[in-house]
Amino acid sequence: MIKKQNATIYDVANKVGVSLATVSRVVNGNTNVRASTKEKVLAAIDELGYQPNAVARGLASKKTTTIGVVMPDVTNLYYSELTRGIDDVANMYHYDVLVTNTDDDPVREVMAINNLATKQVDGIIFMGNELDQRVLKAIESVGVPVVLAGSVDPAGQLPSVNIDYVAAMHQITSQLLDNGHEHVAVVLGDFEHAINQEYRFAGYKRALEEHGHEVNRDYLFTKAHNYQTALDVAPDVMKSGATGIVVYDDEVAIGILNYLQDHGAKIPADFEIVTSNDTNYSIVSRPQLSSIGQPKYDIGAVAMRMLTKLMDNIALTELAVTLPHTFIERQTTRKRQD
Amino acid sequence: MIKKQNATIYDVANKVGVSLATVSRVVNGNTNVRASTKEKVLAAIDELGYQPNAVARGLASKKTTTIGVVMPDVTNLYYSELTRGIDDVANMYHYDVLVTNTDDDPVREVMAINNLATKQVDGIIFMGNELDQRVLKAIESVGVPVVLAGSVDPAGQLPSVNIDYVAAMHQITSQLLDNGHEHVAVVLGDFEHAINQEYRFAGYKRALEEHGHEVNRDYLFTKAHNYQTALDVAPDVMKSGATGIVVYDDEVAIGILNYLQDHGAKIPADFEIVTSNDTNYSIVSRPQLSSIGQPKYDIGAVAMRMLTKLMDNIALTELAVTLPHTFIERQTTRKRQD
DNA sequence: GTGAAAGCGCTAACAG
DNA sequence: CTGTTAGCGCTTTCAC
Repeated sequence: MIKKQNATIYDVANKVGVSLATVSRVVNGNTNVRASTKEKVLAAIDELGYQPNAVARGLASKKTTTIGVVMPDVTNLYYSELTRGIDDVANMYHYDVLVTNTDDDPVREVMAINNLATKQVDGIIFMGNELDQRVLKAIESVGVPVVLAGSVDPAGQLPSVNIDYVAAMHQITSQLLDNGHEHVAVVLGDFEHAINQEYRFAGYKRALEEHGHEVNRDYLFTKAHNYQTALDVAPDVMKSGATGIVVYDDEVAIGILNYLQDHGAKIPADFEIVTSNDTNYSIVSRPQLSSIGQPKYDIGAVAMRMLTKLMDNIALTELAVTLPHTFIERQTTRKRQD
Repeated sequence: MIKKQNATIYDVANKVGVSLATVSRVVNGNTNVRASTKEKVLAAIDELGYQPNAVARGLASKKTTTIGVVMPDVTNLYYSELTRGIDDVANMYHYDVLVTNTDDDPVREVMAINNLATKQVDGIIFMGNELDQRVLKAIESVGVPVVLAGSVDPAGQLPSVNIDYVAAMHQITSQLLDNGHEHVAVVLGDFEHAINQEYRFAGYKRALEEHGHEVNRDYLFTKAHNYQTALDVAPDVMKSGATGIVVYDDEVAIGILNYLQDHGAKIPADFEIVTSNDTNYSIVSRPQLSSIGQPKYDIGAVAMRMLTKLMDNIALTELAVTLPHTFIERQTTRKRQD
C-alpha cells in the first residue's frame, strides 16, 4: 500500500494550462466552459487520476454530502431494515451515511448528534424508542435538518415517517377480540415510552373498550425487549389466563411463541399471537407469526427522501408522514372468514 | 431549527485575547499552555459553545478520524454483528463509521472503496464473500489501510480476521460422520468463491476422506444464499439420501430445517443438521440449531483494533488473525458422548 | 468563457 | 509558553 500523493485540482489546471476555476467548473458540471477546453480538462483528469478531495470541498462549500444515522442497534432486524432503505436512497442522492449505535441510551444519542454536528453532516435521520427531552434539545439546536424514522414525536413538531401505531394495534386487538377471546394480553416495551403507552397501548385499549371489555393491567406486560427477556416474561403471560396475545416486537413474539409451545401449548388453538414488525423472525418461526405488515424499507427510504428535500431547502408537504400498514395472516392466528 | 452561526476558533481566540494557535493547543490537549490561560480559553469555549469543525481539522491535519465499512448488507445478521463489534471499538478510539452496502457486487464494492478514498477516510474495513480482482486492485491503490473482517484473502496479503473455516467445517463434518451417517450433505454459497470452495469445502472433503468416504458432488448444494432460496434447495437435499447436513449460513440452515420438518422429517432423528454462524436464527429455531460458534462481535472488534494500529503506523504482529471457534451443541444433532 | 483572489476553519512548523 | 505564518484543496464571487 503505497501512499500515493493524490493529484490536486491544481495539478490538472497546470497540466491543461487553465485556472483552478475552470477545472472546478468542469468537475462540478458548470456549463460555462467551452466544449474544447472541457475535453482537455477531462482528459487531464483521467490521465492524472484526479479525484476531488471531498474534505476540502466540504470546507469550501459547507456541504459534506454526508448524513448521520442515529439508531439503537444495527443487529436489530427492524432497525437494520429501515437503515437499508435509508442507505439506498442516500446513495441515490450521492450522500454517504455515518452510522452510530446508541442502544437507546439518551446520553449516547445526544453525544451522537453533537458529534455528527462536529463532522458537519448535512442532515440526520434519528431512530429510537423514545424522544428524550435531552435528545429533543440536541435535535433542535444541531443546526441541520433531522427526520425521525420509525420513531415518534408526540408533540408532532419534527418531520417523521411512521405507520399508524394506534390503528395497527387497534386492528389486531380487535381481530383477536372478534375471535371470542375473553382476555387478550398485550406485550410492550418500556411503558414510560410514548410509543408504547400513548400509541400502542392506546390502540389496544380502544379496541377493548369498543368490545365492552375492561382494561386490566394484569394482561399488560412491559418487561420484554428481546428474545431472552421474552422467555423470562413468557411464563407470566402463559399463566395470566389470556388466550390472545398482541406483541410489539418480533424477537419478543418468537420468544413467547417458543416458550408456549415448549410448554405444551398448541398455537393457534390454545393461543393466538400477533406480532408487529414482520421481520424475518416472523417467517422463520414455526408456526409462522401473523403480523402487522410494516413497510420498513420504505419508512427508511421515505425518511431519507424527506431529508434530501429539507437539505435542499424545499418545503415538506407533510411533516409527519404515515405510511400504510397491513395485516399479514400467517399461522399463529386462526383463519378469518371475512 | 435556527441555523446558528457556529463560533470558530478565531472567535474564542479573540474573546480571550490569545492567538489561534493557543486555542488550538488547548483544544488538542497540548501541554505547552500555561494553566491560567488554559482556564480562560476553556471558559470562553464553554461560553461560546465552540465546537471544532472536523472538516476543517481534517483538511489541515490530513486525518478525518473517520473509517469506512464496506459490507454486503446491514440486514444480514452475520455481518451486522461484525459491524457492531467494529462500531464499538471505533467509537472507543474516537472514529466515526461510514457504512456502505454492496450486496456482494464487486462493481459496487469498488465504487464504495473509491468513494471512501474521496472522503479521505483514515482506513477501511472490508467484508464480503469474495475478494474479486477488481476489488483487490482498488484496495491496493486506495492509499489507506484496509483490513478484512470475516472475509478471506486466499493470497494472504491483506490484514484479516477470521476463524479457521477449514478446521471448523472439518470438525462438524467429522462429528456427523462419527455418528454413522453414510451420506453427509454440504450446503454452501457460490462455489466460485474461494471461501466456499477452498476453505469450507476443503474442510468437508478432508473429513470425508479421513473417514474413508468418497466425495460425491451429489451431496454438494451451492444455490442457497438466504431463507427463500434455501426453501428452493431443500427438496433436493431431502431427496439426496443424505441424513447429515452441514450448512454454511444460518438463514439457509433454518430454511432447510423448516422445510424438512414441514415435510414430516424428525430432527435430529431423521436428519442431523449443523450450521455455521451461531446467529439469533440458530437460537429461535425449533429445534435450536447446533452450530459452529463464531466470535462474530470479536471478529469485528479485533479487525477494527488492527485498523487503528495500521492507521497509527504501528506494525501488526500478525497479518492474518485467526480467532478460535467452538462447537455449540443444541438440538439438531444427537447428544454426543465425549 | 475564463482567471484572480479571497476565503472555508483549522493544524503545524517555526520563531521568539 | 505563545504568536506568526503558511498552507490543506477546493468553491465562489467578481472582474474581464
